[in-house]
Amino acid sequence: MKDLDINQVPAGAGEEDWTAVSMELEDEDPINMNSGPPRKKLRLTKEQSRLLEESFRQNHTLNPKQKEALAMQLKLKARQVEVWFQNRRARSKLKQTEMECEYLKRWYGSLTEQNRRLQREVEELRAMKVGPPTVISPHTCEPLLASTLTMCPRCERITANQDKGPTRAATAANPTTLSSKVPTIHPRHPSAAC
DNA sequence: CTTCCGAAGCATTTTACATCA
DNA sequence: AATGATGTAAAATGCTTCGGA
Repeated sequence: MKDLDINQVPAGAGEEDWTAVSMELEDEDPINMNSGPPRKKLRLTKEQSRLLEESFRQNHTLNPKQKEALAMQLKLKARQVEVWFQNRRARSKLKQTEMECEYLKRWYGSLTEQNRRLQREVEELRAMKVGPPTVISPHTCEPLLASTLTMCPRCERITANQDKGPTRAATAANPTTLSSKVPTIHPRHPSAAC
């Protein structure tokens, strides 16, 4: 039933009223063979669908000339071709959205799993007996007790300012304080330049 | 620069039909 | 075989955007 060309327009039939054409075909239509109301909605034939799909693959939108030509070729109204392309674009977009949704679901799943692993790792590390925190000296490459480190004067000033909560006026009055300084290496953040 | 208008596309909804339990 | 539920695709409707007058 699916594959029947129930809307096949006979050669020479006008396209002004496809519903009427459809009604004329009642005798050809197994559904309406005996009685019942005429078909009110077009079903595209396999060949029409194939051509439309082919055209859609080449271009997702049609200019008026292309639309007219395609309609003529398919023995459909330009409006019907237009509607078909509209619906086809919508289906295409829906499919794309569904694929993106699946991708995001998988990504979410893998992130959740990664998060679980990291949480476990944190728990394991916390459970371990560890000594006081140490850092690796950038100069000697030896571990240093963090408590023995001192802060460089600039970092100290920054920290102090953060504690005080710098006013907008102070910041505005001296906007180049940080950026104009020559970069220095510090034991507590050896890889970073202040 | 602003306003108006028509064309085109898109989102949403309705409708007709097909299929399946 | 009949029927209701459901899915799908064609078509209708209303809104937005854009370009030209």
